[in-house]
Amino acid sequence: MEYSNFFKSLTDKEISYLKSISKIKEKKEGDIIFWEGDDPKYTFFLIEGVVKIYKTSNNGNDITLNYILPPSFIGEFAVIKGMKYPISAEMESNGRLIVFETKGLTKFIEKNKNFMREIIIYLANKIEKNYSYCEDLMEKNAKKKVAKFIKEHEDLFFSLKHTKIASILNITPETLSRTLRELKNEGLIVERKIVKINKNKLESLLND
Amino acid sequence: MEYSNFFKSLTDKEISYLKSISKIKEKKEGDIIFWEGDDPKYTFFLIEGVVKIYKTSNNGNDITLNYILPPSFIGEFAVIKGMKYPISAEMESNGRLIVFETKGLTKFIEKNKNFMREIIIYLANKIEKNYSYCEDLMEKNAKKKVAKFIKEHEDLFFSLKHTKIASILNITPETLSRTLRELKNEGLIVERKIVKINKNKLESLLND
DNA sequence: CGATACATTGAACAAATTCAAAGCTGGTGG
DNA sequence: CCACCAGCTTTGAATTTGTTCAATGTATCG
Repeated sequence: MEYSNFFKSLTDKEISYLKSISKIKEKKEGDIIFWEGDDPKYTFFLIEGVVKIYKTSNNGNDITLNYILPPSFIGEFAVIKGMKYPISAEMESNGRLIVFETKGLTKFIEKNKNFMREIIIYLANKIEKNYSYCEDLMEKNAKKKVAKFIKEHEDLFFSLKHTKIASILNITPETLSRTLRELKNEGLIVERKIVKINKNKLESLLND
Repeated sequence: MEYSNFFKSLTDKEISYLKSISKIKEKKEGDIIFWEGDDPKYTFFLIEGVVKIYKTSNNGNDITLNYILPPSFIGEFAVIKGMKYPISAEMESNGRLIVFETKGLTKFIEKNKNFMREIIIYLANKIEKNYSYCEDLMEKNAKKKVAKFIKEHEDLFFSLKHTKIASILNITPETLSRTLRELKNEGLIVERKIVKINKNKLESLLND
């Protein structure tokens, strides 16, 4: 809610300018934020929920390229480059966005050196996150892939549907299901009434 | 060679400052640019050749996270964040780098708004490239993966060794070899004395 | 002429996908 | 309150695809 939590280098006056060129919007699972090909007239900043970035291939299959967790801009690179979004973005869960008018935002960045610095660091962070996401993608072993996801995103593991998790991991729901069964059989995940996680065993699987 | 080709927003004076805090270095295939864990005392800018970004997993296997083509910084995000490099970088071919003293460079960026703007756009570009690289990673079908690589990097396809290409694509050399044979059999690649590419068929494979 | 590094091939194997079917679960309407 | 439907999840069997490992080819460079 509080813009100042996300944009730390800004003065009250600057924050209130940002508020004047933006709105907070509630979104539901499945809502589209933008489609591939849209003009970046608006710039989106995720403050709550999970967003999937994807491309639709020629045969109609969606390929998940990334998923975004708050706080984060969505598709900021297209905004900066002034190009149409080359990707689509969809809510994977309910959530909230700040929707900026791109024109006002870019004008603001242009004028404000502190904010430029903040943006540079923000972009560097994003690049780092993308590398670590790539690292996860490169893992071909489904068991490790799932274990990693649970370790890094315990909250999402419990809140997202299995189909969504599978899509994030680029595996089939069937594989996810079978993998979870294995993890349970091996005691990496304990299922009572409630599913629990055995962090030690998880850790040691990832360390071999 | 000419710094002004890479850093377009800068004046002659600024360029000569950059020259004063950097050196151009020749590199050979296999040379390490930095290791995971190194301090980013120097900042590297690739002007010729191909660089592989990778992590070494606990069991000793290298996982290629990205490959970098000139002109581009290498591991700039760690420099900006002031963290140790979380990845390693290695030359996949002979090439040339500009090696900056990080301190001088960051001081310069800090002072120069035009350059900050240039850096922001540069970082946005990098993020975009990383997405498209992810898209390639996501392709699980080796035939399409190789076809895409040939289409997008015809030059690299002819200049890099097959082991290097395989490592970039995260497949085994054996799979690459078999895949190329298939592509030849199917006429997507024509081999006379010289290997040629049938762009139409390549294109239509990617379009299904 | 080796020698060394790179490339290809074959066979066995491992792992995920596909497709079809069956199980669950939560919500709706009678 | 029960019956039924829709959406998700799980299971099984067959199949596909890439990997592994070992062996054989091939080329280039002293």
